[in-house]
Amino acid sequence: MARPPRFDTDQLLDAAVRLAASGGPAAVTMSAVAQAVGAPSGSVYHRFAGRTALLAEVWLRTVERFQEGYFAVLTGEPDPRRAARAASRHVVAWCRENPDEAALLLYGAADFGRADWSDEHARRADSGNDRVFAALADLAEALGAQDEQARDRIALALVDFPLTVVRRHLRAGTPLPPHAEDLTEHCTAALLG
Amino acid sequence: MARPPRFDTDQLLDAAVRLAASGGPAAVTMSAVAQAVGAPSGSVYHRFAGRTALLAEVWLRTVERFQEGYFAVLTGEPDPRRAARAASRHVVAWCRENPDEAALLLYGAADFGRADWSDEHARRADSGNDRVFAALADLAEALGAQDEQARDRIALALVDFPLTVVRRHLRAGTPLPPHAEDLTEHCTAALLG
DNA sequence: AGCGTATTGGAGACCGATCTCCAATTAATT
DNA sequence: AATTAATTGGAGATCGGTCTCCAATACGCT
Repeated sequence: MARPPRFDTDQLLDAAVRLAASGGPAAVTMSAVAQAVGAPSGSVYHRFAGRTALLAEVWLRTVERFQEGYFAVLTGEPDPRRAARAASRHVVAWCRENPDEAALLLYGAADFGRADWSDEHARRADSGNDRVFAALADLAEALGAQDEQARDRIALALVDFPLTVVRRHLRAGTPLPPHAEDLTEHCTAALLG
Repeated sequence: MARPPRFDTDQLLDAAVRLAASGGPAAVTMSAVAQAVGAPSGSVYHRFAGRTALLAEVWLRTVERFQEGYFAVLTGEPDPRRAARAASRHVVAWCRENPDEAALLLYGAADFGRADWSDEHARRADSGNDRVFAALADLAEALGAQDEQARDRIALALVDFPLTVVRRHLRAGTPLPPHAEDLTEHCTAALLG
């Protein structure tokens, strides 16, 4: 009962991802997104309440896509040491397959204006993080982590370190070398001791 | 032979650092800096050719301050393993003492508009990086690193990993815990094998 | 065929940031 | 005291981005 949309939400978000990947969050403006898909700015405002909402959605879609696979790897393997290695490999592999979205992941929610997000958007961010954090805590327990320092170390080994390997190459502008997964897995194992 | 300046360069850069630390590079605008020190915008333009130059200077001053101490630690200790541990500790300690500047360090030159910098600014950035990179290469050799993968691992252990520990806490908004230096040194040692 | 509705497509108001310009100010020099 | 030079302290032009508004459009439904 209505005119068919010419520009759907995902198409606009895809453009936003490309813009953010090449120019950072600051490059994600309503006009830039509109221009990138060849739409008038009015159409962008039809999908997103404002720039704040667009930034929130582009960040959340990216993080949720990443977390989906990451969570599956984390919980899909009963042996905790193998799960840990698989998780750290997965981070690098996902970034290799999704270089633009990976570039987003290296920023933080704060860079995408989290302070101004609606409650709904903030809630979505929290719930995704909580789920991964819980899985990580289970794994930490299975690995015998006792104190906070040991848990910190596990989070570093399974999330932050792999992202750092990716960051290094993305910043340098070079593609991820073939051995990046091996290097990361190796280092993760070393960090777990 | 002239009216004495009321606002000197470092004072303006200090304000720029605070702005960048709390709101990212995007928050560093000419007017925001002027307002932060109580100066009219004209005075800011008297010191910096434009926003591009201001961003370059704020980034370069920060990185050069960091690199100065880092380079000293890297080259001041003859035993390579001890030098490596000291370097990784130093990164965390420096960030603890300079939290605002540390927040800048977690971004990249690209976020401070490196693509638009003057040749002079770009040269300064390269020369600082080259110096540290050379010291790091010497250390890698002393540690017996053979292939590229081993060198990557050393750079990760001595620079990227410590910064990641800092990033984790800065992003979470929590202060660096007392054991951060120990944790980092431990992990660096583990990464070096 | 005609109605209702969701979307398009674009014009333009508004706002904040960059940058220019220049008279006024202040201090060292002559 | 007069001169000169560097800086201040703004006023305002200009540009780009956000956001509003509405007529035109195209489809499903009756």
